[in-house]
Amino acid sequence: MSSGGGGSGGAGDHHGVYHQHGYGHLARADADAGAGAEYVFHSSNDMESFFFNQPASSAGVDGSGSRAGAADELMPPYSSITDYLQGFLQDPSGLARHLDAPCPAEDAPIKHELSVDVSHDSQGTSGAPGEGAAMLTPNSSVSLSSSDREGEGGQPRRCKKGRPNAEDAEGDEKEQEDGENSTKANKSKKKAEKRQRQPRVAFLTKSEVDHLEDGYRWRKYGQKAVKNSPYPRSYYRCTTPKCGVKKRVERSYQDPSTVITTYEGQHTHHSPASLRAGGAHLFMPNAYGLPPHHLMPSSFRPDLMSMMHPAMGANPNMFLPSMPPPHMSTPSPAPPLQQHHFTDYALLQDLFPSTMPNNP
DNA sequence: CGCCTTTGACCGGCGC
DNA sequence: GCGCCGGTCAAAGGCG
Repeated sequence: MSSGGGGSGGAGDHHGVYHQHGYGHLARADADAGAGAEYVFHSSNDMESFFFNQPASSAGVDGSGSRAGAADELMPPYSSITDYLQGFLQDPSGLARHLDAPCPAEDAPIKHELSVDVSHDSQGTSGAPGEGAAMLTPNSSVSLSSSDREGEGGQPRRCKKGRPNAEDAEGDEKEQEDGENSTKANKSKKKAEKRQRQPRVAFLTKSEVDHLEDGYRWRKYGQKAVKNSPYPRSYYRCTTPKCGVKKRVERSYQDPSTVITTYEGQHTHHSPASLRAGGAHLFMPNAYGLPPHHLMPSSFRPDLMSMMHPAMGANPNMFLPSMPPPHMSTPSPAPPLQQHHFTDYALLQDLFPSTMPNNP
């Protein structure tokens, strides 16, 4: 069973990252846009993060996990939310472009939130289409965040005892070092190298389920208790050979209803779900786009998107799960809801010209 | 039988 | 140098 992380809750957040983060400055906050259009942007050296606020939706997706079903009926431009993120991972500047997007006036009750925190490292060049994805349930809220250097250890920390295989894919760099040894020179070199990490994207998802279906198959390879948190953190690796994508799932201890899923790396293959849904054409590698219906609430509101950049210094690897985003704390009445479904492609393209593929 | 989770040990980085 | 901590390994067990 298990599909996911098992019953126990997910994982807690890890203080290590958390306390080091902080909301930086707001570059912009158009509360007056009437509609609660908010773009809160924070920037830091290594990462960018921003929030997408989404209204409650009626998504016609069956949140239960029946991802196959949903995927089968929809033909989104991206097979998964991470596909969507792929673009950011490859070109974070895209986030900035979002800031210029016009904000529709109407607003909606912010119920779903999607925050994204993106940054990437020198290595995110894989160019592979596909990406980890998070299957959202209709009523869940999501946030993403990514960083290029995971502050603490995200991954290639190189502690592997040695294991040939799939990981090699991502481990090529590790290979070089493992070579041996260990001279100090090498050490410093390693240090430099270890800094280069795969792009990471973290989602904050309101969900009771810890391990969200995202269309890819994952194998849990570890679980650790998180300090200062009653919830453990689970480590997953994509089961596809040669695909070194990993993800961590943990539950925020401050907001147990929030699950933090951090994806690391880029899939070198298409998600099984997307293939089922229609094939590779669903992917639009190298282009930005919005998450597909089955991954996002049907009433996605680009206009509610807000961006933020935690001015986190040393640990940009994660979005602060437990801290309420700026826009969330601002007491503002929920404006009338204007539904912008993903199917409103023209609108999306209009709003995010640089991120939307030409046509679905 | 194959795939996946569980779990304790191990490793390396980092701060004190 | 030491201890803490995050991340990973790998054996064992469970499940379909």
